[in-house]
Amino acid sequence: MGARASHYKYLTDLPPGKSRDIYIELQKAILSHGLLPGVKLSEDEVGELFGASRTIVRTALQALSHAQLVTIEKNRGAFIAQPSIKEAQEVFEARELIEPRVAGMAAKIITPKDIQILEEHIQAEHDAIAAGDSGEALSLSGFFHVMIADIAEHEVFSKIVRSLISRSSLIIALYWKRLDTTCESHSHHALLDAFAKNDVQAAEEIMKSHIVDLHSGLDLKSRKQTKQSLASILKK
Amino acid sequence: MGARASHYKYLTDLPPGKSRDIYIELQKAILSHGLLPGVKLSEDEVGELFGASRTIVRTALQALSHAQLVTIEKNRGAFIAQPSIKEAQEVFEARELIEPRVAGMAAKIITPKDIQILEEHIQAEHDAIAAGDSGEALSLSGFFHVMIADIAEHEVFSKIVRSLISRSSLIIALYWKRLDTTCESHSHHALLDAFAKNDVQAAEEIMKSHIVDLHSGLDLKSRKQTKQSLASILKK
DNA sequence: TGATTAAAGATTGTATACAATATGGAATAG
DNA sequence: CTATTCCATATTGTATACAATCTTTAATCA
Repeated sequence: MGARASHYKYLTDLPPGKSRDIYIELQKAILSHGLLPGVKLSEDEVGELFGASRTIVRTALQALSHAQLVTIEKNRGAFIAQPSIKEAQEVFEARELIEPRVAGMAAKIITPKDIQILEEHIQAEHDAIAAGDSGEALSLSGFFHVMIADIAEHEVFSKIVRSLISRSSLIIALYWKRLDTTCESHSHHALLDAFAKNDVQAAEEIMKSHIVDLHSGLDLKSRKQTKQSLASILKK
Repeated sequence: MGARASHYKYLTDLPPGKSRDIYIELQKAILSHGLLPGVKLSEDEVGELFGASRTIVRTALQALSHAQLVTIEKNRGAFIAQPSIKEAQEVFEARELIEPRVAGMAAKIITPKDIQILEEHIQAEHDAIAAGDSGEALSLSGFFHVMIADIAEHEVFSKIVRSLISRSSLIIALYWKRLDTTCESHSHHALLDAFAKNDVQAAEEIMKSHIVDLHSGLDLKSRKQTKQSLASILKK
């Protein structure tokens, strides 16, 4: 669906196999707002879609639940998570603390090749916006942050960032108030400049203000209504 | 096993039920070094111990694997995780960033009742040390940090801290080099003083240096050998 | 004796059947 | 017409049987 080849990788703890495939496909759909908060993921339905037994589907759903992308209610089933206002606030507070540090670490050890990959990624973001594919654009802009965490070569922070970014996607689906979705590009470019100079402090500051800016784009008073009937939007 | 009633709670995402019980019991055993890194957790064996079917056991083991306390190897089974030297380093770097912030947040809003509970908890640590139960003492000193995160009333940070503390327990099992296990008490007391004065900055600084101190107690060159045959050490 | 191979056993991976619970609709009473 | 109860249906929870894979043991050959 993206206009260019992707350099980022979807990740999960799951071992290779059908459960992992299902996890990744559902995650993709969630991050690109193909599946919106509140949507039910019936085991039979998901199994039907992917040609897998309930055993396999349950493994994937439980993993998504541990990643907080899905909420499992006893005897009722799995639903795309609907982060509360407080959780939204907290996720962005955590990002404001952690991601600047990670960006600084990346700035220290980033290579020209890394920078080139990031540039291409930003270009892909532009392309997606130009193509009117806002879901893909959102997904890509999230992955930009994950890629930085990977460059920093710190797996513990990287996993935490991945988790926070994923949850941010749900939060944006529920609470985003701005009309412009293109707000990201400027900060991402500025960050690249700091990276090119290996300027740790600048990278930290830019990342911090970027996340504060994202945070301020949320309307944390009212929650959007999300209905959407089913999970028929799972095309590759 | 503790000399006093516990104010802390073991937590998991799992819904109430046998899987949750097994998760919590295994977690307890891991955090108190009853189960050491590398030990195999056979599904049949665990199921036998708890009178549960493999289905239930697998749910618990998968949850522990997502918490990174257990490693699942395809077709080989589940083992208590053995954090690498790099992972150990990273976990403590993450703690050095996050926990001081959390301690500062707690200092802002802590109540006299909270402080009293923390005092009692420290006393329980002392009792465990006096009783020579170093496993329990270690477990309690970890929970002290989790309790602070809970006092800060920030669920996102709290979950991250819980995860880091749990993994620290495995790291300590593999890399701890000091002879004295009582090193903790002083810092914990100092932290309480800062809390009593609602001194945010002092709380941050004490927590930071406390974790740096813990970090320096690790020997991150060689990994201890851990054998231990089986999981027969699961008494309440 | 040592190494290699082969077969037997044990353990995990997956599908499915059945049980428990929740959901939605129909029938009845007010 | 509204509200309530009860039943039929659908969905999740759990146990178990079977398949796939790995491990161990024993036998064979150099």
